[in-house]
Amino acid sequence: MAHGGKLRPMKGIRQLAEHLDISIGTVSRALNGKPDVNEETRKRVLAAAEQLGYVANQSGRSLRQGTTNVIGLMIQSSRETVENSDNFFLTVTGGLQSVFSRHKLDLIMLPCPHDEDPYEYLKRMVARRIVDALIISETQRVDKRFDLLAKAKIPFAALGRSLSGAQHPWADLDFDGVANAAIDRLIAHGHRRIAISAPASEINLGFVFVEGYRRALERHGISYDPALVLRAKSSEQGGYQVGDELLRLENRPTAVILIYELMAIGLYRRLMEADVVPGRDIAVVSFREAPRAKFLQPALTCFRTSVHDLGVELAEILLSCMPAYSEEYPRRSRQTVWPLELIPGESDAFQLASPSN
Amino acid sequence: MAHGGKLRPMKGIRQLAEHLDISIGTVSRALNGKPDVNEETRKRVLAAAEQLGYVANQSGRSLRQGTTNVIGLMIQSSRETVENSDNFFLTVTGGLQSVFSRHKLDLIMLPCPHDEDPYEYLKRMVARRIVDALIISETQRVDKRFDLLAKAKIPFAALGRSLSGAQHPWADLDFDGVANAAIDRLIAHGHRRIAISAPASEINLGFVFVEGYRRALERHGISYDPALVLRAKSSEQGGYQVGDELLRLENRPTAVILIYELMAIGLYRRLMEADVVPGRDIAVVSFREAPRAKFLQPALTCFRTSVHDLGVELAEILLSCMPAYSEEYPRRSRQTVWPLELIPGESDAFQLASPSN
DNA sequence: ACGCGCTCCGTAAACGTTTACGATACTATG
DNA sequence: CATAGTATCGTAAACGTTTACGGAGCGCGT
Repeated sequence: MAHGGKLRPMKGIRQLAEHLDISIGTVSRALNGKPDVNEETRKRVLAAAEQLGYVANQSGRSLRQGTTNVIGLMIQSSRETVENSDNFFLTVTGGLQSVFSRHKLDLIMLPCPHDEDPYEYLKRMVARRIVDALIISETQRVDKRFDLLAKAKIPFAALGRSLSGAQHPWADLDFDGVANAAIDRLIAHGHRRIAISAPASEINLGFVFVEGYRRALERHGISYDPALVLRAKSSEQGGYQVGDELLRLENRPTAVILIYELMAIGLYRRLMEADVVPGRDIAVVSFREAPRAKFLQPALTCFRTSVHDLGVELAEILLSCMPAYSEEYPRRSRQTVWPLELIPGESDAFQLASPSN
Repeated sequence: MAHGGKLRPMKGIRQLAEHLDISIGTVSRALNGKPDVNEETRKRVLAAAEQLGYVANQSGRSLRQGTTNVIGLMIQSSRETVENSDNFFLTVTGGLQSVFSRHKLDLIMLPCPHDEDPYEYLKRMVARRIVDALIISETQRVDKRFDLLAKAKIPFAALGRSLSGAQHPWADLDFDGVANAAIDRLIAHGHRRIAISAPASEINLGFVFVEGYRRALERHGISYDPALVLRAKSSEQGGYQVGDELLRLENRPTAVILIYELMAIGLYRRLMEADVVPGRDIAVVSFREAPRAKFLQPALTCFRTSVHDLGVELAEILLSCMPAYSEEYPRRSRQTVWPLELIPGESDAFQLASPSN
């Protein structure tokens, strides 16, 4: 018992140093892989640390080197995007971590409470210096958080575009590209009057989606009709509501584009109730594939992508913004439009007999 | 420009003190609401802090007072429970935060990467002292994490029971109670041969569920038949698989209990394919309600609860374990079995004509 | 013998807070 | 007026690390 208890939990690097009869500085250097330390003593130190279960206190380390080795992912637990998007965020998280873990960076999720203003929440998190860099999600059309982060000079990237973030790093699903491809496909099948669903909130993806839709239509010489933009939540209930509005429209559209495949479940139900058969009486194409909707009949034409890989891309964008890693992740562009792949189904696999307008 | 730039981001409490021509100690006391500081100077300090956007550096504060004011919620992003459980964790998070925020405690989520051992991950997080207390979820039947946390003497609570956690704080959904109630109800409707679904993994809820089922059966004098325990994922696909196995069983059960309502979507589909009509040819009762399954026909008999309130309960349990808050949250018991309420549907609303065995 | 470079290690300062302690000025009380 | 008490504030130590700096020991070439 010369050097104190051997198996008690460690108090700090000081105790570890005393236990080894080595100076505290050398211990620190040994643990951190610094060059000027004898290989044999390094082994001794590592062994002792392992045995005594010593791990550096993060507060002390952060205070000294001004870095935490933690990356934050802010999410808003109450937004409908989270509520209805399967395990989208957890899948992205997986992709992020697969990159970060290579650099011993830990990812933590920062869930903004329902009743707190996201801007104020983020401000608090930034000021506390609990993370080295930040990822924000669910970007609004105008989103003050971009200014906040830029002013705070903390590296960040966004999952989703924003008008406010035009100059800043982001990765986003290719909403407008999908709208474009969907329109092309539907028009090739003879459709001219095509409705689209979009969320009612200020979240930017809805705007991007509808904008792509509008441009694609005009490219085909079809004028944009705001009445065909059906606002609804990205859920089954939302899909049901879209069906409702669709049936109520005069000069009913012959096709509809959904922003989330889950909506198709509700949409199909509503249409069936009115004896309107998807894939025969009306064409349905949907944005991002949801495994939950795989059982639908007729099979839905939709767009698929690897959300995990989107996380990887976003992580690399963020690292390219962090001075400590930027040379390891050189990039031409820090703004990525993430592609999706068309999965043809039966829900739009018919040629329209007579033009509808 | 006497006191330096006024609107530059603050470097620390020292600059704030210089700016105010007040000692650094007084500033700290003023900000932290300590008693011995003049009310007028306190106002000045708060105003200046607000104006200059000063917020205490968390590392410095944590280092000094040994506390971080952060609570961690560990989740495993790859487990099927997360994958298939709607927004269960985010809803629990909401409940947790509604309690924690009253005490200026922030909640962060700690997602254990797919390829990392949860035990090692937790060990790292604990050692780093980044959180004051921890909540673990997805408890396994035997779960070493309980020992780890107990030895580390860090306050914790679990979302879910475990054999290893028998003596430790937890809150869990009433799986066995539901199995019990389901059996009672089905037997009252004349059923004797009743199947049940459970996850195949080592996660403890499956064991608890099946155990409740077994005891309920034996209470009614029906012997437990392991062949009627159908292992499957808690997803639509899992439900489809359950349907498959159900149809293959000789002396087919007349009723089935699901562990998650989402499974019913796949189950219904498989049964329909075989012209077996739920609610007429076979009774279906399900554990926790999923909003996604609300469109099913016939409506599913299921059990509902407020997951948000479960989060509140779990937060209060945890706070009762933290010395700084324990007197504010006195408790008789730190183990809560969270009740669910029966929502009768049409899926089991028929009396069995002739006994099946 | 001298100087130089190299390897390895110890010392101490610094990071930004909080807080125990003591100092000061003022008020009340006798 | 003396003293005690109170309100308010400043000083400095402490939290656990990392790291710049310098020093000791050694080998080697001249």
